[in-house]
Amino acid sequence: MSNINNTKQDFSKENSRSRILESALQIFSAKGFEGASVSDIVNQAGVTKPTLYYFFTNKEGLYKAVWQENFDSFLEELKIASSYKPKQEEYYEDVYPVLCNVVKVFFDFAKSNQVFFFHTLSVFSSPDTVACADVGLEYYKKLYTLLDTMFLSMGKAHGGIKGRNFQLTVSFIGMVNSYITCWKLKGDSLTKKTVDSMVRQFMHGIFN
Amino acid sequence: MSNINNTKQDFSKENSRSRILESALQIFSAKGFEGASVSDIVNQAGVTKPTLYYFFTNKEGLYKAVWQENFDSFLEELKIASSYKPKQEEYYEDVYPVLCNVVKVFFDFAKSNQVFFFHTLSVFSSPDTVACADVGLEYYKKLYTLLDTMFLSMGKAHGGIKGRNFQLTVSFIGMVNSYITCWKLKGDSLTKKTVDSMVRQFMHGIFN
DNA sequence: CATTTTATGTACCGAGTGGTATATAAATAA
DNA sequence: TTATTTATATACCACTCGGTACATAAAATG
Repeated sequence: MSNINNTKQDFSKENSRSRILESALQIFSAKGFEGASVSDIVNQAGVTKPTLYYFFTNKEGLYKAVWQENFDSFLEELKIASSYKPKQEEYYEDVYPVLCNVVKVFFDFAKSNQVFFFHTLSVFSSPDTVACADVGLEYYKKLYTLLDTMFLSMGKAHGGIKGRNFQLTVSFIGMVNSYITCWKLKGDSLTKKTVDSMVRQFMHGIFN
Repeated sequence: MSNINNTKQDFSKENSRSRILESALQIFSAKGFEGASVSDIVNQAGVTKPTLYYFFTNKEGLYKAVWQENFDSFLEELKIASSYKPKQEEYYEDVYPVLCNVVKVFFDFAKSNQVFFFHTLSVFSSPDTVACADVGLEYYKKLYTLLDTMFLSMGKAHGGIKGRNFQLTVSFIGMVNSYITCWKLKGDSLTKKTVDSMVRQFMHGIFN
């Protein structure tokens, strides 16, 4: 069937499903799982409830799908960025560039998925008594494991790091998230320079 | 009126009000503002809804009261701990002990108000489109201002810090919260030694 | 004592919630 | 063409939500 006007409107096969996912992403992120209503989501997507329940088993299923759709690619990029090959003789080829890569992936993710990113932060701090917090917590475990592995392999080359991988993982993630929060609050930029400044502070403290 | 059995049961004046506040603290923290239901709160408190609405204007008013009741004292202690008098000639009397004091106040607050503490973290990361997030955000502004003032006065004595107070505020808070999260996840201890280790990492980086 | 204020329970409300029974249109397969 | 699968709408359900009208008990006040 010919598509005469080439506007955004495209009623091809998977269209309802993806429009629902897009609305869900926005509304879940903005209002939280409990604050978001299924009716709002279907209205914004321009469909009706049975359509939503045809594609997703229930509200929780939709929420899970949103995480999968938006967080998996982030983890994938992080996996690549965090692979470490020791080159101790050259500072700028060892720990430093790997951390920069990782920070960059975080910054890019936060920039292109801003609302969802802060939703994930919020979920991560929630106790597991909050409805559906377990969904996000599952993904955060993966993220932690990834960076923990990275610091573990760094520890094999650097005595100062060895054995402290988990602590470093946690404080690293904490600092990155702080920088991103700072950017949100002040409208600061998240440039290459910011990446560098963050990694330096993480590695050498506040007096550098 | 004589109180024959000296159990916890105490139906004196302000008792209903404070029991409601206690239940509200627990349930809001555990389920979030939207996830918490007024019915649950009154049931746990052993009162009925009109009693709750007699003391608090509405759900939001109750939520505000919970923050005021539990966060104000934290800010008060932080104000004291964060006051800085430069003694540059002696490392252990300058920036270092002040940061330790501040971290200790954070740790103590997190330990004695665990569930609520993580609720505050969660709220802080939420977008302001989340119901009642503004309540918590108001308090976080105060917290930021407090530490920002501290780093500002530190900057007057230390060139390496000068002009970066906001960035340091944000990353400091981020790191403290990370350590506390780490403690929650792993059951790590939050001892005097942990305080010291955190401050050192913040000041001198990861290789210390 | 009488009156007012403070505090609390019964019983209920309208609105909105997540979710579905059912019918049917459109596309695909036979 | 017919049968079947896929996708969507109408209309509804039971239930929970935050909140309240009203009566009244208890305490303080005169």
